[in-house]
Amino acid sequence: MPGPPVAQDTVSVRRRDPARTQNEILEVATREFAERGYSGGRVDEIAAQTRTTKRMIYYYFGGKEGLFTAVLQRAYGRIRALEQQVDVDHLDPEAAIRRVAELTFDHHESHPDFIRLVSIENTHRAEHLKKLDGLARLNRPAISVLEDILTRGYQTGVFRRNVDAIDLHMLISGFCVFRVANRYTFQTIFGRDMMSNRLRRRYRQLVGDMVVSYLTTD
Amino acid sequence: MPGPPVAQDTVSVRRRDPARTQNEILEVATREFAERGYSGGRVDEIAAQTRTTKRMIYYYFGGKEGLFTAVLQRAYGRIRALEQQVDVDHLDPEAAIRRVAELTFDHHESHPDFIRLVSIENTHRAEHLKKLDGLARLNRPAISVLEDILTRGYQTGVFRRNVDAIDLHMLISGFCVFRVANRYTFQTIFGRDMMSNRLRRRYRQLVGDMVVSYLTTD
Amino acid sequence: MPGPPVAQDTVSVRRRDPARTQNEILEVATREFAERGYSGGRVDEIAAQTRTTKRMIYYYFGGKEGLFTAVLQRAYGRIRALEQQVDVDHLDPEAAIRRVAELTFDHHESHPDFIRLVSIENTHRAEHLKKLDGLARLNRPAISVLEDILTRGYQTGVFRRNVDAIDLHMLISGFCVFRVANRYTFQTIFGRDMMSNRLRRRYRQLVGDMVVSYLTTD
Amino acid sequence: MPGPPVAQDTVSVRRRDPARTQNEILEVATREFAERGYSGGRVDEIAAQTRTTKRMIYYYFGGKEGLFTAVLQRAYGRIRALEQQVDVDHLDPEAAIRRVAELTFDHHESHPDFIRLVSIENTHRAEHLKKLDGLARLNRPAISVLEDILTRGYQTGVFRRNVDAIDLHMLISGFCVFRVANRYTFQTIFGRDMMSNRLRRRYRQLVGDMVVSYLTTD
DNA sequence: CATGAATGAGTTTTCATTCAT
DNA sequence: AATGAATGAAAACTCATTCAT
Repeated sequence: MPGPPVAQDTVSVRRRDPARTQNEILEVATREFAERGYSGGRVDEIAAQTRTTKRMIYYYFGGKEGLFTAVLQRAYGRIRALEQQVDVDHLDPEAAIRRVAELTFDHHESHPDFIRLVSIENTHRAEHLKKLDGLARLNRPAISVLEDILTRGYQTGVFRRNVDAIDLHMLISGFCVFRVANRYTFQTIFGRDMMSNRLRRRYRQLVGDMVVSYLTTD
Repeated sequence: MPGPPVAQDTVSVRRRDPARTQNEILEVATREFAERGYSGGRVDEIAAQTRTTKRMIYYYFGGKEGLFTAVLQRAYGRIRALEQQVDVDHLDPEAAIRRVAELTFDHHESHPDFIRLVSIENTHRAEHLKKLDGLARLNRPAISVLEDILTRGYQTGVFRRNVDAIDLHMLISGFCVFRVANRYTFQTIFGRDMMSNRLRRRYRQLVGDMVVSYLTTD
Repeated sequence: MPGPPVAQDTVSVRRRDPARTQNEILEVATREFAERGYSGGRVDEIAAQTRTTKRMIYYYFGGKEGLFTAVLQRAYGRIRALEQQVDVDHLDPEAAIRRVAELTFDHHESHPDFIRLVSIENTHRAEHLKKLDGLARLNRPAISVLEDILTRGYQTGVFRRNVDAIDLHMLISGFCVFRVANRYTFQTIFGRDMMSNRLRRRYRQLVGDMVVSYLTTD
Repeated sequence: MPGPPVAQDTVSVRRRDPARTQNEILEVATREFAERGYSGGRVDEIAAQTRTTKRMIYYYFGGKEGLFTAVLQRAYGRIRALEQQVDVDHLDPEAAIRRVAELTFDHHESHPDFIRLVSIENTHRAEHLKKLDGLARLNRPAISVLEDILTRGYQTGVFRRNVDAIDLHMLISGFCVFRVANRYTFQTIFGRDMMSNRLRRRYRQLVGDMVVSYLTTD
């Protein structure tokens, strides 16, 4: 692990790179807050897991609240970037909506920390997220993707039920988020781990079936 | 402090009624923890809103953790009592499942504190709920109600898709819980309050439609 | 566990025997205080290990301090009773003093709780023991036994050094008490357990040798 | 303590001198714990007697237990330093062992707080001391000094009894520690203050006589 | 005599934040 | 830009003791 020449490198990298320092803090803070919640998260603990000191947290983020807000901003920014990559124009409406459902499913599957942060922020009535108008308040691209699909579906006649795009988003997210966010109490009560490997394929299929059934029925 | 005759009753009950004391503590604690989370909840604050003192919280519940666990136990006990009152045997399968969806919807609608506690407990990976095997680990009656409906639906042929009762429960709960639990971030991002009075009827209809569509499609 | 006839017996023994109740409290309290010290001992803990309740401790002993004092009184009373049984008149002075040393050794060996209480009480500058004039302040019989032996030893000429009986008591007790009382720090520092079975005989011999050497030398 | 110009020094040193801060805490804590025991000692009280705050105790020592452990470490470190200064090589074996006995006597005489701490720690079964392997578990130098003296004594023939160095240490310490540690109960029972000025010389002589008698007898 | 409930005052511990360098 | 030291306010928890029945 050590080795003479690397040491110097470590030192040179360690200092004077504000963006890097901030990023490291955010990374650690994301883990800490996702793990223990906003109230349960410890500034000391975050600082201890960083190469910098506590003072830097205050220097860059103003305090615990600013740090948590920045963590949320970063987390939402990342999923937004992912959403923008969704491309289902080449698929027919039914395949497209199924694809969106599965992508949502996959995304929540692979970002449990994000879901945890969202749960936590809801516990706080979104008081931190509300401050982030620039990024977050913009209508999320996910909705316009859904609108496109719906429009196409009605045109081709495969979708027979008139559905609002945001409601459709609720339907998909509701299932996918519930599976991740309520995993632990659900398992405790029903003895079933909704996130188990064994069941993943089944639930991925289910969410697509559910939304297609809903849209194609009247 | 007292008043002539009624006061006496109040005073005499005021002390030496352990069940009442415990219940009062639990009531206040439920509000506090639902509002501020486990870490954010304050034992002092709970005690202050009670006729007893902080000491009694430790006397009866051992500490903050024991109190939170007792709050969960009580909360789960209550919904279970409600669930047991569901009677849909007289309805045809489609009407029955729609009724269950609507009752679930109504229940989450009217118990946001319970949903908050569940979110919070999931944040803690259900570590407190796990200790409550007696009550909570029992298979919830909701599932057998669903099983009955499914069986009847297959027999009459209205339900064409083969669905697991627990999965069906996920489908219903996912939507209803999402609407309550993620209300705040959802509103911040999409500008829509899923819990608004204006939309309640629409979503109550939606959850029934969704589940019926799903079950009656193949 | 239940069983009709036994229950009655348990009940009848459990109640209405003040001396027995007090004794039970003292027994438990002795263990608790010897184990955790006066400050570290818990009234709650003592009550919990008793068939009676905390209230009885206050009823019979007035409080924690009174209880501790009573524990000391009982403990000192017991060793005094033991001391009074020492009979070395039939032994020649050297054998007699060796016998007293060995009896002291044996006594401390078999009453570590008493030694612990004495250490604890010294930590408190004997403030509780001081209140017990009746029993404790009386010159302890151990001294007169020693005086007799010394007198005989000088008469027969075997004891050549003029020694005060209390000093002689110090010499014997110093060694025997140290071995029990300082066992733990001694073992931690020197790696030797002065109380081990292996070494008991050796130290029992040593204390006799030491005191005889001292008395027979000039 | 100092003179004029130093005053400024006192002020400037007041802050940002961790070693000094820690030392001051340890000094006060030593008094408090020696006086009232571990359970009886109060963190608040210690902080109040310091220029710093209670918070610093937790900052530097982690908690009450860490502080007590640090107090023990410091106390043992000090006596060890003293022991290492003992130089009896120039004295003949008998004079040397008498000198060691007297130095031990003097040391315990002048460090009653240390003896109290040791008693207290034994009450706790040395649980704190055990954690301090580095310093404490090393064989104490006192033993090698004794071994040297014994070896010389056997060579010159003045010591006729074969004695283990650690046992010899027990003999000396037993008497010296007993005199300090059991002073209060001893005085209460026998009416004699073993620590009185009047008797100091006598007991200092006695411990030397005792050990010499023992070693020179067979 | 007996007992579960209750309590005030303390006691340890924690935490976000700021200071001096 | 960075850092170890420092801190006040608050939070959890404890304990001997008393009360009402």
